[in-house]
Amino acid sequence: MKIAKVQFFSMQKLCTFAPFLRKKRFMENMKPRVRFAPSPTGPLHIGGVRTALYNYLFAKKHGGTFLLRIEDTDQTRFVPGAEEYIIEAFQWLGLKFDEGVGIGGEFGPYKQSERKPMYKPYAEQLVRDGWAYYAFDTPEALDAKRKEAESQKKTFQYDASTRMSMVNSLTLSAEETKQRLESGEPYVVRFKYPENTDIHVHDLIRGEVVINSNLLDDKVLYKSDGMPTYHLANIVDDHTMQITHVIRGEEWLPSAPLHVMLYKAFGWEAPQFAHLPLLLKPDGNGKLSKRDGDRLGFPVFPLEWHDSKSGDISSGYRESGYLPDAVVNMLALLGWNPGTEQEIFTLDEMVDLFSLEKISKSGAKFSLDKAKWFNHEYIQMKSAQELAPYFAKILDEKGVSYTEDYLLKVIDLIKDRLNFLNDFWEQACYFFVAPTEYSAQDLKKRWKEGTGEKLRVIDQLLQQDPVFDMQAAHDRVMEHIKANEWNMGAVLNSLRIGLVGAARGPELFSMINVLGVEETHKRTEAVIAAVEG
RNA sequence: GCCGGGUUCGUCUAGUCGGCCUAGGACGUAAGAUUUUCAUUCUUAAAAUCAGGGGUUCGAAUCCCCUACCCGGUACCA
Repeated sequence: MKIAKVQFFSMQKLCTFAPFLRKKRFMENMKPRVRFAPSPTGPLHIGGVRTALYNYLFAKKHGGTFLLRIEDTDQTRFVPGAEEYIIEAFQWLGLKFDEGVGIGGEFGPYKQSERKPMYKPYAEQLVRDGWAYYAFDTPEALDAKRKEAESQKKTFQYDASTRMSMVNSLTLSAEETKQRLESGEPYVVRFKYPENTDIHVHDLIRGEVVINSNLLDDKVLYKSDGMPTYHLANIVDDHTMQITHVIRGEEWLPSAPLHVMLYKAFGWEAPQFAHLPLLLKPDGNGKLSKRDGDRLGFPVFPLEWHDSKSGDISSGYRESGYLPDAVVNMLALLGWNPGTEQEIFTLDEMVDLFSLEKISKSGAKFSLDKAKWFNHEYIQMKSAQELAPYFAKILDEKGVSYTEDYLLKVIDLIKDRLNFLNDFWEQACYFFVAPTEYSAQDLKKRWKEGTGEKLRVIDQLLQQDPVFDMQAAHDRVMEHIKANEWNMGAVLNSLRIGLVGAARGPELFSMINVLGVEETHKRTEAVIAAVEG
């Protein structure tokens, strides 16, 4: 009696604490292993980059592993160069994989096409255990079924209610099935859902999602071309690669029940799931697509992409003058927020603060303005030395000559007017090439009768120091203007127009300081000649 | 159609277990200041009756139900 009571209590205690124990064991022993698993069907979409980023942040936060797996089970959609593109994109973004394609690791190969022989035995195992069956229905036959259902305003579903009227190992005799298989007849393997069963998916972001198996159709697991579908491959790979958390886009939520059932069918412990909200287009609704980028003038891809088939070029963040850190920061905040009022984070800070619970459930609209602001902020944080290489490249392309020292001075002067690295030439060209045209509008506003003569006087004043002294020159010119009661705005802006070509640019004397008095003299004469003949 | 998910300023969001929210921040917008110019920067302002409607409660953006709208899925694509 007494013993029984003790047993009862200890059992209850065990039940109560089981989830806690599991969690504790995970925290202590199991470092998370997460994967980013794109398919090489084209350039990596920015939404994919964000998915990868969240995987990365999660892995690093818990000291785990972040790996890259290439999901190329659909050979008809393979695009040459896509895999290389993906790897290069992450290099640029500064997100390093610990393991996977291009790096290696003890769970390889990491490309599904190279794992091809692995999958068939697993598919067969499911058939043997009654969790799946061979199906011989031709694509045409299935198509006909769907059309027929459609004409009656229904949808055909290959499921418990229909599978017994189709051509498969459930309806065929064992002998005939064997014969068809041996004769090389094309077949697929379909998952056999148990009838009328509620399937629970626990999602780390959304909580419990329940769906009844009657609403699901018997998904193809193994295709007639000898390749697994995504569903089979991702379960087999995630299990054999010991993935602990599957963090992927919301578009996968509807197939999550299948995946949960597959783990059950194999008798494997399922990883934890987290389905991320989608990245939406800035106007209207819907998934952000390549077309939106072209239409609204912002990149949808990290790197520029040249489509070898169509010849189309899609712009990339890198080529558009974004800094990788800015892109990462901006992307991280599109759907995640640590709950503070901080906006700018280093990667390490994000790793430190990251948690899946802080990811929002609803889709986020991409904003070009916010992206621009982030980039501006990141450019300001960089020193002239750090920025110089980007601009040196632009100058080299323009074919102008310059010295390192001169470039650094120019950068210091115009840095805060840059939103993108590519703005450099527009904001700084006059430091390298004298203006050949002058803004008619600005001239009209500033250039008065006798301005040319006044400019010559100022030019003389500027040249008085044996070695140009910015402060002294400034004081001298200002004093002269005041003493003679000149219209300061008119005179100085006219000089500015001569130097820049328009009424814009940094502080006048700083500009003269960088340009030099000799160049200033030349440009002064040039503008007088142009305006007054 | 069916199934699933979502819904706080124009946009990204804060708001974890209901009271400190007369809903906070950022981007963008407007005004002002600084700048002899333009950009930057700074200050201030406008901007969400928390999708709508019912409950529960002394009290709800926060809990429950219904409706609407949006998104995703519905392939031998991933």
